[in-house]
Amino acid sequence: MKWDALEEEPCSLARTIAVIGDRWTLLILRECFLRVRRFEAFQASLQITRHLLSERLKKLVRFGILRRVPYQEAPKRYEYILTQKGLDLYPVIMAMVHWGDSHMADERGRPLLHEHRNCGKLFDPVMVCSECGEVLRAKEVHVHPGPGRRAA
Amino acid sequence: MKWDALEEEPCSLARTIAVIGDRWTLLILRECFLRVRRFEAFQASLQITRHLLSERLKKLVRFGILRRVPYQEAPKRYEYILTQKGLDLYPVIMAMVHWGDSHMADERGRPLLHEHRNCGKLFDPVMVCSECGEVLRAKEVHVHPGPGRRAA
DNA sequence: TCCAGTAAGTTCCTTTTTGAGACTTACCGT
DNA sequence: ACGGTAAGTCTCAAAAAGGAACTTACTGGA
Repeated sequence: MKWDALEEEPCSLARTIAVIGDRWTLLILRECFLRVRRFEAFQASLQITRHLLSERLKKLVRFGILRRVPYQEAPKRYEYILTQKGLDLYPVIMAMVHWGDSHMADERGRPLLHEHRNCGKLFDPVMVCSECGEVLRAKEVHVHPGPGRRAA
Repeated sequence: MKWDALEEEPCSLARTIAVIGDRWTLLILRECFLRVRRFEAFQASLQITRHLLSERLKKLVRFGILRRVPYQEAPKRYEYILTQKGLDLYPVIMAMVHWGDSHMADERGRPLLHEHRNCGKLFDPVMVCSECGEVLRAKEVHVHPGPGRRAA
C-alpha cells in the first residue's frame, strides 16, 4: 500500500495516518507546538536531515497543516506556522504525550509538565464523550457504519 | 536518528512515536480495537505483507501492547490481544479518527459513527483538562520542564 | 571590492526499510 | 496420500531515509 492509497481509504484513521503517520512529521509538529517556526531551527532541534525536513514541510503545507509565510524580503525567507487544521492536531499530540508519560517514563519521571492556564493546575489530558462528558473507554463505544463508508 | 534512539529521548512524544509512530503499527492497532486478533485476519483486512505484519506484531508484543495467546494446540496457534497498555492507546486512535473526520472526510461524510453506550448517543471525542474539565486548547497550555528532562 | 557568515534549500550517493510473492511447518479431514 | 488451513519465513527488487557537500541570495565588515 502506498501513501496516496491510504488517503483514499474509507477510514478516518487511515486518512490521518496518510498525513501525519510518520516519525518525522509528528516530531516536526511537536516543534511547531513548541513555537518553532524556521527551517534552521527545526533542523537543529530535531537532527533531521535537511533533505527530509524540506520534504516533510512541503507535505505539511500541501495538506494545509502549516502555512509558509515570508518573514523577510531580500533574501526572501519563510517560516512555517500552524493553521487551524494544524492546531486541531493538538489532541492527537497530547494523547500521545500522555500515553508516553504513563507507559514509557523512566525512573526520573516526566520530561515535561503541562499547566492549564485557565485553572492554574498541572493536568493530564482526558478524553471524554462530547454528549455526556464521561471518560471514554474502548469497551463502552460501539461503532456503526456511517454515510462515507464505501461498500466492501 | 534511529528508532532505538527515539526511545531514549527525554520526550514522551518521541517515546510514543518509537512504539506506534509508523503507518502499519497504527493500522494494526485499529484492527485490534475492531476485535481482529489473528494473523490471517490482519493480513486479509490490511493488505500488509506477511513479512511486515510478522515484524510489527513482534514489536507490539515486545513493547507490551499486545499479548500473544495460544488459542489452539496441535498445531499451536496464537492470537494477539490488547493489553491494558494497548487499550490505553484508545485516546490516541480516537483523536486521530476525529481529526480525520473533521478535516479529511469526503462529501459523503464520515466512514464510521461512534455511539457511547453509557449515554446512547453518537458522539465526538473531546479532550479536557483532568483538573477543571474544560476543553483543552494549545494556547492555554503552558509547558514546564519536569523531573525527567535531561540537561541539554 | 572581496570575504565570511547566514538561512533555506537541493543534489548525490549509500544504507535501511518496504513490498511482492513464493516457500515452510505442522497439523486436519477425506 | 492429498488438498486445505494458519502462521510464519525467505529472497530479491523497489522505495525511502541518512549523510554530507553544494547552491543561491543576500548582509555586514575589512
